[in-house]
Amino acid sequence: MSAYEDLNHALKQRGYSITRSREIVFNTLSGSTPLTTADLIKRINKRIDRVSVYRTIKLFEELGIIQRLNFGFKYKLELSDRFAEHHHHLTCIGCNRITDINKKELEAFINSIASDKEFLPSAHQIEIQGYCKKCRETEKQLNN
Amino acid sequence: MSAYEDLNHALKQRGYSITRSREIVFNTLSGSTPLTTADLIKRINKRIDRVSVYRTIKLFEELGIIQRLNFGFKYKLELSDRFAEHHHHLTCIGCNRITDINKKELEAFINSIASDKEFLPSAHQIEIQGYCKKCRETEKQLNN
DNA sequence: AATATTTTTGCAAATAAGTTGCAATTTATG
DNA sequence: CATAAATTGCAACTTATTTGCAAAAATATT
Repeated sequence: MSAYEDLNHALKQRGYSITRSREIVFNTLSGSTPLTTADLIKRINKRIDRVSVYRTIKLFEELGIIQRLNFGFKYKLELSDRFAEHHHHLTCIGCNRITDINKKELEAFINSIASDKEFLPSAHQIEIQGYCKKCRETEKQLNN
Repeated sequence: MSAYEDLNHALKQRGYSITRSREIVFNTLSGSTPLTTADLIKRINKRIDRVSVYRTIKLFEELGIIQRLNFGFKYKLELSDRFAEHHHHLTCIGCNRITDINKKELEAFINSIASDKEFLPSAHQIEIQGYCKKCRETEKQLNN
């Protein structure tokens, strides 16, 4: 099944129509590197209304047709290392608790990227979401 | 030197005054996990004007007092794995070219996080910026 | 295929996030 | 403590996103 047929199927299966708007959004994303909403709207350039692009994004997300590289925020602020140390985070979806990613493991990863690609990293942003030990245990109990 | 004295020093050194606004922003960020602008404004809650918070953020960034966990975008959109594979990216600051992060290395990293913290990852966002081989070579030439 | 029904679209207007101009206030300096 | 320079708050603006509603398009029915 082609990606396009897949789209039709995904829409029909859940009772949604196949429309010009939806095809345009799909085709614009297809074969592109990830796009911001602004870029997507720019590329679609008046062929369909801005509002419909937003609505299509929302629908496609619900149907699992697209996914967001989702930071949920444009940026977060923190004091620089000189004033307090900079970390990357694990966020528990269960209890919203935030812990730091182990520095050694992170460094090993960044180094492996560097050597592999002959790429010299100068900055990185890493966020991981999941379930902490406590929440996994609670959930287990809930499911029994 | 305490973080607070450090702040005074960093400001004075570059000819900026020490003001109530700047102290409040600093203290609010100090000892907090990273905050979005909205959260920061909410916590400061009318003690100083929204606009001044924005201006202080801008100044602190220029002075290297704060740093952004900077995605530069709230989210980017891409087709789900069912329609096209989902990757994480290396962005070259020199030529803006985007390449994918090696999947094996990424998985190894995610697994190491999982075992270490007893944390079960369900999603992650990773972006790395730096210089590709070509741009490093070009830059070398430019510096000679 | 023509019409009825349901879904989707575009437009106008609302809300939210961030920026700019300017007069009033605060901070630094002699 | 008076003056000059820097900083703040307010109002107004821009940009991003959302919502209500009538018109248009897609689907189902005959």
